[in-house]
Amino acid sequence: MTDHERLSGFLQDHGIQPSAQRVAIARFVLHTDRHPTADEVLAEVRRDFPMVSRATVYNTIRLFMEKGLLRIHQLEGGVAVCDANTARHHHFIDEDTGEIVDVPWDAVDVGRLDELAGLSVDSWMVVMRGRRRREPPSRD
Amino acid sequence: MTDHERLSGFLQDHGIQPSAQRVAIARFVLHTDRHPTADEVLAEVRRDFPMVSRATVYNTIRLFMEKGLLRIHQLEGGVAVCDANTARHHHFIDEDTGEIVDVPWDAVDVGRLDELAGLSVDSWMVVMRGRRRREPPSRD
DNA sequence: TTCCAGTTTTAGACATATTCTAAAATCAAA
DNA sequence: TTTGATTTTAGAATATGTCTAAAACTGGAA
Repeated sequence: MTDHERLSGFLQDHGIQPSAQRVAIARFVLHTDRHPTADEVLAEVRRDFPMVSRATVYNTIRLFMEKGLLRIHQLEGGVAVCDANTARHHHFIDEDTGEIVDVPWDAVDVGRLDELAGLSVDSWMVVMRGRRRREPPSRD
Repeated sequence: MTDHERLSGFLQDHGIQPSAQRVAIARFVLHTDRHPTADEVLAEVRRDFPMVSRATVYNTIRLFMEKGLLRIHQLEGGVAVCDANTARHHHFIDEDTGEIVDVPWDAVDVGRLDELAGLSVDSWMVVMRGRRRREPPSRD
């Protein structure tokens, strides 16, 4: 079973009619943790599929979001980014590079959210800002 | 001492040369908790000061931010909003109305942020989504 | 006061991100 | 096949925000 067939089946299982463009877009956007913008998705998909249009990328990203395959976040600089990690998690933004990093749900303790007078909280996320630590020089 | 004089002095104290436009913008944007967008600031300021230009509003909001009088957040729908609450706090977004509500820093417990491998966290904020609770009918 | 240099404001051009539109291409089912 | 619905497309339209260059204004020096 080819990669293409597997992805086609996956899209169908989520109520999405597969097409060559949708599979090409899914192949990238559903398997990256780089939080790409729509234009980054377009650029990446065009490497293998040069004829895909910008409108199709926007349409497909929205379709994937409506079907629950990804989320769209507005965290930085007026640009929407795709996040194929649909499990609950937090986000860290590197203020030097703009890079967005997923932070596991259990890595942070959040408490007392139910006691907010007048607000009924359905979901939440911690947005952290800072800098990625330089890796200590490896010793191999 | 007029309101205008008081605001002029406040701006000067923060290294900002006062002007009629800057005072008019400050009067609104530094005293609201409505998290207005730039265009909402423009509309509001024009009610009293019809000649103010869009460019001046954008310039002034940026100036106020650089001088630490407000922050700019991108929380929803690709629009930047002004937040004159410069103390640490969290945000609640009403998913029905888009309304943004400040949540006091101490109303939420957040812990264990320092233990994130490879990430040096300088600041953080909890972003909550849900619905404002309907006020129970008052009994007066 | 009047002048001047620096600052502020302005309209409109530009840039960027996203959505819309209407026509062409493609597809699935009969 | 044909057909009718779906998908894709280029480009127009919209929205938010920045830039530019000229005009207006300001505070101090003369």
